[in-house]
Amino acid sequence: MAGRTQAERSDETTGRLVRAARRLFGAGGYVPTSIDAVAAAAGVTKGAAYHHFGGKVALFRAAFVRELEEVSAALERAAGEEREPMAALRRGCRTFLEHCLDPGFRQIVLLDAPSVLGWETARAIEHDHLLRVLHDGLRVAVAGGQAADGDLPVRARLVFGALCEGGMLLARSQSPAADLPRLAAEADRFLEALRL
Amino acid sequence: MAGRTQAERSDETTGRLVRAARRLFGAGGYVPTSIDAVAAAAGVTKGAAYHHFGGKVALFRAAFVRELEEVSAALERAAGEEREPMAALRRGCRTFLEHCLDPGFRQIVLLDAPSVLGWETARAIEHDHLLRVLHDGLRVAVAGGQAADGDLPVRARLVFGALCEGGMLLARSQSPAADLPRLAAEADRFLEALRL
DNA sequence: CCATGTTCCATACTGAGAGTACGTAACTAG
DNA sequence: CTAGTTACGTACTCTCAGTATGGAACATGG
Repeated sequence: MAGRTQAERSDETTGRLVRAARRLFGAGGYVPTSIDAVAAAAGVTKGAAYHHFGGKVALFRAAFVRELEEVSAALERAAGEEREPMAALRRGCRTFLEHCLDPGFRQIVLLDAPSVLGWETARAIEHDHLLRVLHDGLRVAVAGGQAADGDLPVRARLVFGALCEGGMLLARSQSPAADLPRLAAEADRFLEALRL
Repeated sequence: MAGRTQAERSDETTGRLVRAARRLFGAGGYVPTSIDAVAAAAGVTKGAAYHHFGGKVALFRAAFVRELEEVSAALERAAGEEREPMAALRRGCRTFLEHCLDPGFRQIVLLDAPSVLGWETARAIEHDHLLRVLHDGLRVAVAGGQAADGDLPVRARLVFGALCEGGMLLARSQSPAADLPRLAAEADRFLEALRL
């Protein structure tokens, strides 16, 4: 492992740490998962973790951001396949619900993030990823005359809250695949409320 | 303090502990608040806390339940003042949002409970208090022919999720009193989606 | 009212884990 | 090649959840 540049060493180590953090925090939750365990899973020691990250919270935050980047990309991809703004919204919501089937995503993003990072911080980060996608979708729908005008930031948050709860509900189901349509139907009903 | 019965001693101590837990957990969050601190604030020691409660989680749970009991009573009181089912629903939602102005309620019920107790457990407890009130309200509206039929448990959860997010949003505002009407207006728009 | 058992609670301890101090190895700049 | 910087491991400290144990307050059968 000689002859690597410092940047390469750092990227390698931080990458391994964040991947391990996503796995362990996602599987076991924030509190029961120790820094030592994450470091060991990444093949390094606590010293490396504390060198690259400020502490346990900062490591969790990095894992949280990675989760958001992935789901946001998936949402934009799915919504981009629809022509109609309202259809894109529905499609995005459905994709989000499907994404909630991943236990790691639920644990990190829906369950622990607000408590660990604080609600303000968690939502501020999400504002750059998840919420931005949703907000853009609503704006397009309003601009296209398909949705009623109103307080879009507030509306986006309410929809987001409903979706998060729906995602948790879906995950709890014995047959998520069977319940997804029913859930999506109720969600669509609320989206219909926005139609002009 | 002599001459008291055992039940009186226990009630006194558990009452003091739960009150202290609500104050400290509500102000500082679950993790940074130590059992010793709660016990000290209650005027007892850790031993008393561990005698009456299984552990830190159980103590938090007791505080959580107290919060729910209070808000549920407030909701039923407010909703009971309205004759029309849909008006009662709107009234209940607004009351819930107002309740979210209490930082302790937000911290314990909205922020920490799902993470500390687990989502399933938290919602199961809420099912006996908060969610029950909301669910009943929806059922009455549907039975009275004022709201569309559908999957009521799912619908109640979606509304609940939206309300929680709205409550946090409201609390973050600089002038909550001014923002409450705007938030309530967006919430009402979604409730309108249920009208036949 | 006395003896014995039970409930309640304080004090002293143990263990786990977050965070820190410091030493050393790997890279970089001159 | 050397001085300096960055990356990381090791060995601590310190806080805190949980446990063990003893004793005080109360209960109960005689």
